[in-house]
Amino acid sequence: MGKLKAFILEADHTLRSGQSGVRLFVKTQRGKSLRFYDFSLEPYFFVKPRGDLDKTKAQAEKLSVYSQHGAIKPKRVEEAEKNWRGKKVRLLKILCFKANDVPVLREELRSVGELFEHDIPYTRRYLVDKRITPTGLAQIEANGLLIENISSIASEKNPSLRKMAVDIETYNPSGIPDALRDPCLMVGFAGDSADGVFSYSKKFSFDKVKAFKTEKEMLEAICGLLREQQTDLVCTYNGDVFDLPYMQARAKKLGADFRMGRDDSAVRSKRQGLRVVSRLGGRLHYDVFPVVSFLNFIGTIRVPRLTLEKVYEEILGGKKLDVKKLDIWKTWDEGTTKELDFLAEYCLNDAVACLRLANHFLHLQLELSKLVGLPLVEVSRATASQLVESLLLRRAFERNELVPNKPSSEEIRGREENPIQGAFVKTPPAGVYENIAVLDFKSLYPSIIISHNIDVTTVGCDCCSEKEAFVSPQGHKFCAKRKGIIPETLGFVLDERFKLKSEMKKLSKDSAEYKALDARQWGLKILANSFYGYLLYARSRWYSRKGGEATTAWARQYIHETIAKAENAGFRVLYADTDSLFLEYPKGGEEKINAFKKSVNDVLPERMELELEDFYPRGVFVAKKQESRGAKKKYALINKEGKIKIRGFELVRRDWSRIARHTQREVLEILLKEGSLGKAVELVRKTIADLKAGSVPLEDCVIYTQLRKKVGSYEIQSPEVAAVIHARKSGLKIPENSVVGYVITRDGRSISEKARVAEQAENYDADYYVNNQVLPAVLKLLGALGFDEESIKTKGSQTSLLGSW
DNA sequence: GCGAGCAGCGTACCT
DNA sequence: ACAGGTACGCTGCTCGCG
Repeated sequence: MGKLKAFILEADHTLRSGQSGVRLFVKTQRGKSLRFYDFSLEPYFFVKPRGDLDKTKAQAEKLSVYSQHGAIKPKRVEEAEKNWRGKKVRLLKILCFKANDVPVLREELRSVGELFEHDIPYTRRYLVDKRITPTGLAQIEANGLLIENISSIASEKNPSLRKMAVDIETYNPSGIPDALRDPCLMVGFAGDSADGVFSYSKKFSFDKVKAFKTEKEMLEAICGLLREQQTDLVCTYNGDVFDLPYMQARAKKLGADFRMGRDDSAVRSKRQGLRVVSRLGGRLHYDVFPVVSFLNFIGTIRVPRLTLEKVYEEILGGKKLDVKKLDIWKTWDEGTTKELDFLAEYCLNDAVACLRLANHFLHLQLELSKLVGLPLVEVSRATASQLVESLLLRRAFERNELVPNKPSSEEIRGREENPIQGAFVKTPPAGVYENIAVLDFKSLYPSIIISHNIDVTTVGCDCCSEKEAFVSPQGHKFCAKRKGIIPETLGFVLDERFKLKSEMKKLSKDSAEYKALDARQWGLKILANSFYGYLLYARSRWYSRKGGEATTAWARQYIHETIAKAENAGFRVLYADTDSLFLEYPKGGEEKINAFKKSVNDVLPERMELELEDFYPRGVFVAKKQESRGAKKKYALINKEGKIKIRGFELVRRDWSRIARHTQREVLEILLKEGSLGKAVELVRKTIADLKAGSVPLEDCVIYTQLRKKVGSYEIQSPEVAAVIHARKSGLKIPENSVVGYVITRDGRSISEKARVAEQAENYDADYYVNNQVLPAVLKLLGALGFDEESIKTKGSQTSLLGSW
């Protein structure tokens, strides 16, 4: 075997005769899975001596720390030079035998100098220093040493991975199953060339079910299946926290031979930061839940509740079988064959949904992996800051720049306690308007950061005069001669995305090539939008308060100037938020808007651009509660194709009941499509009557809220907290930090007293849903048409709206 | 002792 | 565990009134 090209999938830390190395899990282009070992990178960190370099070097070389395993010493000490804040600095590079020696030796050297790059995990260090980008192609030599990475950053190819989605059902008589007591009942699986359900002891007639004698045999069969299918990618939905550790715990209890890893290892569940990650040796565990949760957080997708059911429905438009989770144990104990079949079908259904979701997001994840250089397993669980940091870590190495240290907890607190001034938001006038043009600045913050070279390494440089440098509105100076790492990297991200976009225009939308490029540009968009946040993220290594202040100050300046220009051009500026403006224009005046846009772009810096988002024949802004001026961040628009864009209204919030959201949506649609009340009043009246008659289904009254703190730590007993406390008293298990659904019932005096978790609610308080949900949601919309609450209640035919009052 | 008014808590949204 | 800006419901307190 000479040289070999293979995709690098994962790297683990490993030890051989007291020396750190990595174990690489790779996949050849022909689809063969292989492992390689590389011990050629010594763990290291830097010390910037406070005193004399040579003296400190001699001191470091003599260093020896006694531990129970013998003396820990540096393997070697070298001199090094790195760039730091635009200047070259001399450093000592302390090379170690083992990664674990780094934290020991650095503590001994803390007193003689400033430490750098001492907290970068060894495998990460390895991938950066060896210039290897997972999940890309690399060239490997026969002896197992990796010599070069051959996938360019614009890599085209992806490894072909054999996938298998897995989903379990468990016995749960007390609500939440306990692995020490409650068995795993079924394992559903769905892969490229196999799907079905493994269960045990019961009789099934569903032909996809294979029933083993015991739970132990069932669990062992799953491992056999993965081996037989040569699965590379095990897909789950929250398998990090639930399915994988649960199966492993059951297997341990039952003494099953349970080795899901390709290297016959067990599931390894470890806390990583705030969450648990479950890994499988030699196979990639790809958990779709953190992916969905990340995309929902950054606003790429909008799903109010991240259950597999809801996400599948929202993202892929698929309907899934529904089973009452709390009744699974009953079905198991007493169910007929037909009922057990249904449970199995549901279980398989979950696995299929999981596989489809896994596939749907896989291209994005692979592209992100190649872009930032993190393995798929890490990238799929990464936060926005980790993606940015990973990219910057690589760029810093290429620029021979010292990586800034993580902030201390005092620094973090200081940063958190001192937020900067952010974006400008204009108060809109409440009302219904016709002919609205929405314009926005394309990638406003990124383009400002690039255009003005905003970075922690360029702020307040001493090489530029006041005239040469970029000076922000509040006087922060940024170097104009030496490009900062953030503007440079961000510039690359934006350029790359621009190139892809123009390439995509030449392709047919349903070609595989288009889809591949689309996933890549999506990844680049996510990255571009994450840099500004990272600049001001309290735990950021490249934090820059002045950089953040300058970015928002310039943004405010640009939007204010543009508003003034629009007004001078004769448009009424209805609304503006951060980078967008809403202009009212005369009927048929679309060309005037285009001319205005051009006049703005003519004088903007090269990187910046004002774009037309769309023309809207009608739109509505509502008044603030108890006030006549318009509310910010709440509006609805309808475009020429009849498509409605809604922002901020109760109907987009999960902490409003469906009955209120639904009614508000209907009223809004009537208003936008017809511009009048008529039908809307009728609809509201009917809804109120239904509520009073008790004919509204209870599920339409459920309000969802996440408890973001521990239940015991609340100062105020809000309805959701009271509902959970009540539920726990009656033995219902509700996990901390979960999204709870509750209903306001008739049982109690205050709203909190009346609140019950959805599972326990048996009735609803019609008055509450009329007065506190439906009416507040619709009255403001009706108010936008000139009706205030009083006139609706007292005048003419509108009286009937509240007829039964 | 009681209701009105208000501040502050807390969540979810927008860009 | 990405930023700041914003709306708004609800609780629980204060205050004025009697």
